[in-house]
Amino acid sequence: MTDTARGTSRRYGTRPTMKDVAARAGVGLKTVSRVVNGEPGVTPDTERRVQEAITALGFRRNDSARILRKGRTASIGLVLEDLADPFYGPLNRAVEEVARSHGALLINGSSAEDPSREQELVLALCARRVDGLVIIPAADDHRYLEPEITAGIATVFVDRPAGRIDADTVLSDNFGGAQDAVAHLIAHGHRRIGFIGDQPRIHTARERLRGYRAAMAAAGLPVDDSWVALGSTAPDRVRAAATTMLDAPEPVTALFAGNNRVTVTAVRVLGERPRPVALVGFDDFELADLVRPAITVVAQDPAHMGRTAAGLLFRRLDGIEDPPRRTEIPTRLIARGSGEIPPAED
Amino acid sequence: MTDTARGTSRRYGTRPTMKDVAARAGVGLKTVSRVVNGEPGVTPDTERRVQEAITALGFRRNDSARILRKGRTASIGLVLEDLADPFYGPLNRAVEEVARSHGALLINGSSAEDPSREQELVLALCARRVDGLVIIPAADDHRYLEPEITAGIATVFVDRPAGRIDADTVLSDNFGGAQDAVAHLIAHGHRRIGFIGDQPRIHTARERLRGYRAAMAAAGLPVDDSWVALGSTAPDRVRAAATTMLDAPEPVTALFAGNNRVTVTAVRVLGERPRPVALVGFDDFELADLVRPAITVVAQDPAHMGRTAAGLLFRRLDGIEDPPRRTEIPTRLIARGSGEIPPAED
DNA sequence: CCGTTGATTGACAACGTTGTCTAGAGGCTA
DNA sequence: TAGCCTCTAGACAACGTTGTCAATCAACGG
Repeated sequence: MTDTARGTSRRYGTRPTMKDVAARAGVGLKTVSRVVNGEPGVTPDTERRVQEAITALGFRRNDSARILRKGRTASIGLVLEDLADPFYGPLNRAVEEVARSHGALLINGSSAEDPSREQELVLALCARRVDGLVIIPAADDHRYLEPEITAGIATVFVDRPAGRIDADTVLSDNFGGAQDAVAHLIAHGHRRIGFIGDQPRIHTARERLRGYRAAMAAAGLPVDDSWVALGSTAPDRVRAAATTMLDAPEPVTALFAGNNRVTVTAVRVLGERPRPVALVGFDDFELADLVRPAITVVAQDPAHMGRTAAGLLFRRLDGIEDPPRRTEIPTRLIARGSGEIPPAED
Repeated sequence: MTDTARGTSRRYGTRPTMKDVAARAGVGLKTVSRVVNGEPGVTPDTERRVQEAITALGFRRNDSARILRKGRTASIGLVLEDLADPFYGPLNRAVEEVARSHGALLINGSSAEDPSREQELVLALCARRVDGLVIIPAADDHRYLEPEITAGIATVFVDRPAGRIDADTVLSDNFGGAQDAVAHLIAHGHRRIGFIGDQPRIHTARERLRGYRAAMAAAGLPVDDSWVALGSTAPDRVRAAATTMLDAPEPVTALFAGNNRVTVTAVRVLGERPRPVALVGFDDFELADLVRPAITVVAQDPAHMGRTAAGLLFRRLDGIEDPPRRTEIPTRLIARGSGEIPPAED
């Protein structure tokens, strides 16, 4: 026991390697490798001896070395915008589920809506040689990814399209969903409808605005500039925008909220006002049905988006090389009441 | 160009290595390494040549090799129970934020409340040689982690304690929070209070039950067996439990919901009943203030828990070797109205 | 009894990086 | 000018694994 401590006892902070296991079991290195990986060509007796050594030493294969040797990491990266946003929970979960079913681990991080942080994170993942990436982009120029994609890292964009490169993309039907939402309000008698959305640099915000305008145009309704407010989704900003629209000389009689965060603030603002105002929100949220009035929404399906994206990714990893495709996941209007409030008489 | 394609052009699926960069720049391997890592001892001219070669080839350091060589992965693992549960969003985010500030990546996965899946996931992370682990345990025996901890993988448990091993732990004050919740109901005149909680094998469920009993005992109130229902948090089960308690000959006049999921279902059930019933929930949720009546809750602070856990973890990684410590994060009763409904007259 | 076959096993190189060590160039002092 | 020091640069081994290949051995057919 005085010679080499490894192979007999464990030192804190030092892990046994296959070499140690081999020494202890009195076999060759490659035999240990075979046992660890369940490869054939090992007699039951040898296998038992190796297994004993493994247990005795507390050996665990070092995947870093394995990855280096094999070239594949069996891990994929997920870059999203805010881990705390409820929209991403189911999406995250769906991606993880698919990854798991393919035996891959998920490495993730959030960009906090900051393009440079997105790039930093993505490149760190590439340096780790993840096999593929699912990205909810914060940036609008992804040419920095070109060398990585050329090098074989599969990449799928979700929720927003990639900027200046061609890649697989999974989006919600933002345009159609917004149209439905606004058409719903129009069908219930509204003529002056406000739209409060996210910053215009964000693709979804632009598409939803386009849907809003299309629905208004289809009904032959004019859109006053003061009815459209794009910008941060911070409560203050949303509150201010809503108040302005509702206190105008010719106030809007209904609001279309461009996303989750906006809807929640809108509900708060409307709850404080005496006169009921119709509201439809883009993106569903838990308890939307419990608020009074229950909130009518255009529901997205984040789990479906996640599954689709991860599916697309693993398709690529299996070597399928179609041209990049853009998938749109349909949205669904869920009428719960808040969209059916008729316009107040002037 | 007919000789070696590497070094001059890029082949799909093959990445340039430092060797290729060195060849192209006409320098030694180690010099490239120095430039890539910003080590001193390189003349500006040489550095420029190397940088040019790096850009031209689209080189990116292979972190797998680096990790193998250095022994540290600069990544930590986070194992939680359900990525889609809103409680874990802020926790996840907080852990990621701390990891990021330490230059580490976050690898995560969920156990789906399945002990064997937890173990599988944790060991996969150990094989990756993550530097540390933050675990929200699903299992109640963690001895399988002993060799890993001995080998130097720092480990912190969150939300629930580790089973049969001694390790750093960050918990909510489940007992105290539950006591506060029930005391609040008692203060508003309730004598018959039901408790609907999670499965008894889950530590938090047991602690909250203990708090419930303690508060009742402190007020000198008896607890009927039929007032306590522990089990799955699936809506059906919760609905059934609530209905039984409320339709009993001597019905409970208030409910204490053992977590988030239970509270939401309870709100639905109570909303369908003519006679108002008081309710306090453990764990806050978005929009709890918008439901009518607004829901009184005992709020946990998942972000605080995540920050604390990650902080503890990196403390260990910095080499501090105190005995394991157990930290309790206080809870806060947020009275919003639903807990102040007085008991109905019989 | 010998050559052949098949199964088991291990020696060795390689994956791409970094730490160590040494070589060489150039400048300084005595 | 010899001797020394500093600075830059590269050769080489090592990290722990897996793929390739060759060696050994028992069994078997002729």
